[in-house]
Amino acid sequence: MDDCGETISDIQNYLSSFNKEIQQVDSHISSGEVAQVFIDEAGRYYYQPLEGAPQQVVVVTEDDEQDGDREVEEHTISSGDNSNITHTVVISEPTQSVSGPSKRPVTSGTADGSGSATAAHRRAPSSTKSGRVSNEVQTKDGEVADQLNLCNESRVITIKNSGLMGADGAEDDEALQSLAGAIASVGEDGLLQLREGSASGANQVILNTGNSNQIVTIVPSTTNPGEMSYVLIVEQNANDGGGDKDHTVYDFTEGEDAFTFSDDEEDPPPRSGVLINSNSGSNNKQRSAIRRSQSTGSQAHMCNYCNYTSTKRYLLIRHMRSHSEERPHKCSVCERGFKTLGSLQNHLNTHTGVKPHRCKFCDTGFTTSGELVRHVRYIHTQEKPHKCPECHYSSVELSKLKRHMRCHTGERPYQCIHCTYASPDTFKLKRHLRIHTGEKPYECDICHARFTQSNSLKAHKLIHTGSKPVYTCELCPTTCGRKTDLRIHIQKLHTSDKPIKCKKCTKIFPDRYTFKLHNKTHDGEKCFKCDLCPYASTSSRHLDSHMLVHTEQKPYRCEMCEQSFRQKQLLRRHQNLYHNPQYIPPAPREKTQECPECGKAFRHKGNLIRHMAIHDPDASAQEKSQALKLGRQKRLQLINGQQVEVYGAENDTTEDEDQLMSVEGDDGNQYVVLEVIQLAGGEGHHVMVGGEDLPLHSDGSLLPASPLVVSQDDPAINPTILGLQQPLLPDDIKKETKKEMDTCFGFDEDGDTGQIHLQFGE
DNA sequence: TCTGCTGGCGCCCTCTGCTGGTTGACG
DNA sequence: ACGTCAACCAGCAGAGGGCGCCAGCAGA
Ligand SMILES: [Zn+2]
Ligand SMILES: [Zn+2]
Ligand SMILES: [Zn+2]
Ligand SMILES: [Zn+2]
Ligand SMILES: [Zn+2]
Repeated sequence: MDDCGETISDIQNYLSSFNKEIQQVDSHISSGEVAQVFIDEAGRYYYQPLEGAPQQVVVVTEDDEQDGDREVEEHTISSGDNSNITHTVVISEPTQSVSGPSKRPVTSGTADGSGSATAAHRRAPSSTKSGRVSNEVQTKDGEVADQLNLCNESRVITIKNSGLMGADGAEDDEALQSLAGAIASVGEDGLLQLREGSASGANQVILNTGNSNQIVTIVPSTTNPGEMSYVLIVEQNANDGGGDKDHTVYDFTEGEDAFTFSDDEEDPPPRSGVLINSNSGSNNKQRSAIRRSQSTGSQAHMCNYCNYTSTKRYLLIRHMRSHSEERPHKCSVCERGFKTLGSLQNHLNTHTGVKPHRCKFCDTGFTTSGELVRHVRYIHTQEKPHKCPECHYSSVELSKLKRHMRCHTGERPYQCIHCTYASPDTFKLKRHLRIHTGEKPYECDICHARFTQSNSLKAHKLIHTGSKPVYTCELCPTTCGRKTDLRIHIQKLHTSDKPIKCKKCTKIFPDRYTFKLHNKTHDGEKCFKCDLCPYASTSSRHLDSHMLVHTEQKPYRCEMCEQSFRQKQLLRRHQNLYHNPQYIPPAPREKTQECPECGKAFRHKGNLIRHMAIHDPDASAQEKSQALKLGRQKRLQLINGQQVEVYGAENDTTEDEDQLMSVEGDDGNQYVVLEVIQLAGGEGHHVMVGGEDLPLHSDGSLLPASPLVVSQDDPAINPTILGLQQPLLPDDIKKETKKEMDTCFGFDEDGDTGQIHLQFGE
């Protein structure tokens, strides 16, 4: 078999075809390993490295002859991208110790295979460099706990170890905080469960439950009554025949007749998976998690749970307490236990409120000196020792730098269970979760509106206080209540990809703001001119409507009689008059508009203004009036494709408000004038006749270019056309503009549903 | 064994900025 | 009446600051 490049599944397949014992030897890596080894009811080991690094797996074939003679094969698991795959190897139970009498499997002989490799599959965390993640693996993974459903106290119990021989320094240090030793507990029901914690030191109880030399150290749980913690402590083997590999070896602190491993047969190193066996054997041996560097002989004492190394054995022993969950120092107030007296004292201070460390700058008190130092750095000196290598960020605390680095790496370890959002830190995930739970912790004390974020409430409260900040645009007088809105304002009004051209005069402007400013100078100008006739309007919409005349479109169709109209309001008026029996036209209003010159009264201001022209000494006003008068008599009509000038009867209605302004069609009927527009160039006027827009010469005649198309059978128009028998109803006519002259024909002020407007000059 | 110091983890906060819906003015 | 526009506003995520609390190291 190849000794390199195999995948885990290769090895698994291979192993499944034999009854093999497998041991993990990690000769290539000396750091960053986290693994789990556990065993099922059938006595099968499951080895699960949690980090994808090149690993050598030693396969020891079953010793059928029971003579201790085994075949050994090595398999190197390819590194590749296996950081994201699950490394689960089924290890068949050895029947003998690899070297010597021990390592007898603890199986009760029930090789029913209930704990299959598949069942043992677990997804390795994407990053085992995070102590937090690893911690979750060991404490929160119900799947593993289920698989460890051992109902016999004499089971092999091997759960976890962490040994982060930090090549990566700080990150591994972080992991060390969490990966503290082997962890398991057995409840009263005999179920083995993963549980956070570890044990070592003098208080541990040695339990030899197996017939092998594997020892389980039991630490009675003080926090979970009815459960016991089983912790194996492995010591480095001094007899390891290292060969040319830098293997971890194990010492035995008690007894050495068992658990002697060759290079190729050694147990999974504690740092990558602690193996614990317990059965009814007679070899009670404690394997401490202390190993000694082979190369340095007895000089260096290394912790097997972490990368701690010391030349002094007592220091290492003291260090080992850090892997214990013992908390001998109890708080008298809250019963909580602490590992050290100092921790207890600090904790007691939190009860008593004693804060011995005072800031010399601001006199703030702190429980510990470290808090004080940190406070001074944050508040007073701004000393930030931790620099980001990729940007200018620096921080007081290393953890802040680590958090910051995630914005460079994009790492988002905290996945929302409800959606795809993943957060770079716990706070943001917690805050995000509120949108799923509906929790809104922040309430406005004035209006009791609730918000998910404190700052949303803060922003909201400004609308009550009236003390809104004002952000003034530097480029115009606009003010905004929020900076972000000012930014949008600037983006929309003061930035433009390309210059903006005024459609009315073709001038060019750099942004929308200056364009709009300029556009106001066109106010009142009839800049929108018809290409086909002299019609002009202040509004492009009016021009669009006008263009229907040329295209002969009537988009508004009555569903009840299938008449069509060019304007919506004409359709509505038609429907009121002909299809709405309930329609009641309002009563005519009083004549309140009185001429100061002659005292004549009018109902509409526009008519008064028009009347005033006769008192105007200015000849032009007179001329205008005269031109209109003439225009009303002279009009053009298209009949069978020929333009025909039509001269209607003299019918001056200017002084008679009771009659609508009208022109006489070629049929002799009177056409009501709905709109009269003076062209911008002064070359003429338009009249709107029954919704038709008719250009007028300055003398009042209809322009030849403008075909007069008046639908005589248009019921919307005929009532007014036919001798004005049914005058336009005020409700049908809307005043659209406030301009005085808009009302000069008296269609203003009445109703609000029509759009017909009459314009005459400006 | 004590003690001071260092440092990590977790929690909560603020500031910031983007996004999209709403609203009122306007043409 | 209707569409457009721009300011208003809530919602929500990114980033960082500050601190409580505790473990662990190392020297005395
Ligand atoms: Zn201070
Ligand atoms: Zn950075
Ligand atoms: Zn979510
Ligand atoms: Zn409020
Ligand atoms: Zn212009």
